Amino acid sequence: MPEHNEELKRAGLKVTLPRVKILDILQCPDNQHISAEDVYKILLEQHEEIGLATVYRVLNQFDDAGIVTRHHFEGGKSVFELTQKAHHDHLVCLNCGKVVEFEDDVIEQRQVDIAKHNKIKLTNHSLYLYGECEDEVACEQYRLDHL
Amino acid sequence: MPEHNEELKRAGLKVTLPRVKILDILQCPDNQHISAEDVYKILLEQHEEIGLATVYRVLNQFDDAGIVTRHHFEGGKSVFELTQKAHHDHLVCLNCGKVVEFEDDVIEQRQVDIAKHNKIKLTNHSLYLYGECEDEVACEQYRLDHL
DNA sequence: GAGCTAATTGATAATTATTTGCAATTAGAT
DNA sequence: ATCTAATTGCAAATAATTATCAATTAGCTC
Ligand SMILES: [Mn+2]
Ligand SMILES: [Mn+2]
Ligand SMILES: [Zn+2]
Ligand SMILES: [Zn+2]
Repeated sequence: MPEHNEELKRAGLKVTLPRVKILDILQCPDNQHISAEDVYKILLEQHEEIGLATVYRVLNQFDDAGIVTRHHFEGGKSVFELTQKAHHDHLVCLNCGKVVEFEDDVIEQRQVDIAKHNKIKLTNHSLYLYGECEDEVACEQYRLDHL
Repeated sequence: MPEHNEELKRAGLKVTLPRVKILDILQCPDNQHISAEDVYKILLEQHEEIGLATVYRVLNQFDDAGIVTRHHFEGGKSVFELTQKAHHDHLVCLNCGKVVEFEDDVIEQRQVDIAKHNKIKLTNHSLYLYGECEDEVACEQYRLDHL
C-alpha cells in the first residue's frame, strides 16, 4: 500500500518483504548514512529472518536504481542513504561518527569549472570533510561503544 | 646514501631494502597514486623478493610517518602517493584511470567556513572529481587491460 | 484461484583487500 | 664483534562484499 511499493515497481523490482523492511529502516531518521552490516543488525533486532547477503544484494539494487546513494566515508565500509531530491556533501565527526549534510553552490560551481578546465566530462564527485564536533557526550559514548 | 635514507631515519624507521625499493617505486612519475598490490607487482617485475605483507606494512608505516598520503578512489582499494609539499585534490577518469591533480583555494576556504559554521574542528578532507577524459586511446587501452 | 516462470532469497562458499602471528633475519647501537 | 629490538616472509586470520545454487515466491496468464 505505502508509496514504497511505487518506488520499487518503478525500478522494476518486485515488492518483497526484505526490500520493504530495508526501505523502512533507511526511512528512519536515526538510520541515515547506514552500513549494510548495521541494516542487518537492525533487522535482527526486529526479528526479521533476512540474510546478510540479501541486505547487500538489495542495497546494490537500490543503488543501481538510484533509490539509495552510496558513500565511502573513512572506515572501509560503504554507507547508504535514501537518495535526496538535492545533492549534498558531508561533514563527518571522527570521534562520534555524527554526519552533517551541507550544500555549497560555490564549491559545486568550482568543481564544474575545474573539470572543464581539465577537459574532463564530470560525472560525479565525492567530498567529505572530517573533523571533531563539540558534542562531548556523543563523542565519548561513541568511543565506548566502539572499543 | 640517497636522501631516501634521511627521510626514513627522520621517521625512526630503519633503512632496509624493502623500504628503499618501495620509495624508489613511489618516486617514479609513472607510479603516482599506486595501490599496494601494484607496488608489489612492480617489485616482482624487478625480481625483488619482497612479500606483499611487507608492502602493506611499509606503506602503512609511511602513511603514519606522513611520508605517503593514502587516498580512497572509487574501486575499493587504497592508493598511495608520496606526500607533496602542497595539499591538492584529484580528478579521476573513470574510463582510463588517469589522475589529474589540482588545487583550488576557493574550495579550500569554503571548506573551512563550512566546518566552522557547523562547529566542527576540521582535521582533513577528501575531494575526488570523477569523469571521463578525452584521451580515447588511453581510455580504450585501459578497458582492454582491465577486462 | 490455479498454474507458470523468472525473480528473489537464504545459507554457504568464495573473493578481495588488508592485517596478524610467529619464527627467522638484520640494522644499527654498544 | 656482540646484542637486541625492529623487520621480514610466509601462512593463517579478518573484514567487507560477492557468487553459487537449490528452494521459495511475486506477479502475470488463464
Ligand atoms: Mn547525506
Ligand atoms: Mn596526488
Ligand atoms: Zn563528535
Ligand atoms: Zn580517460
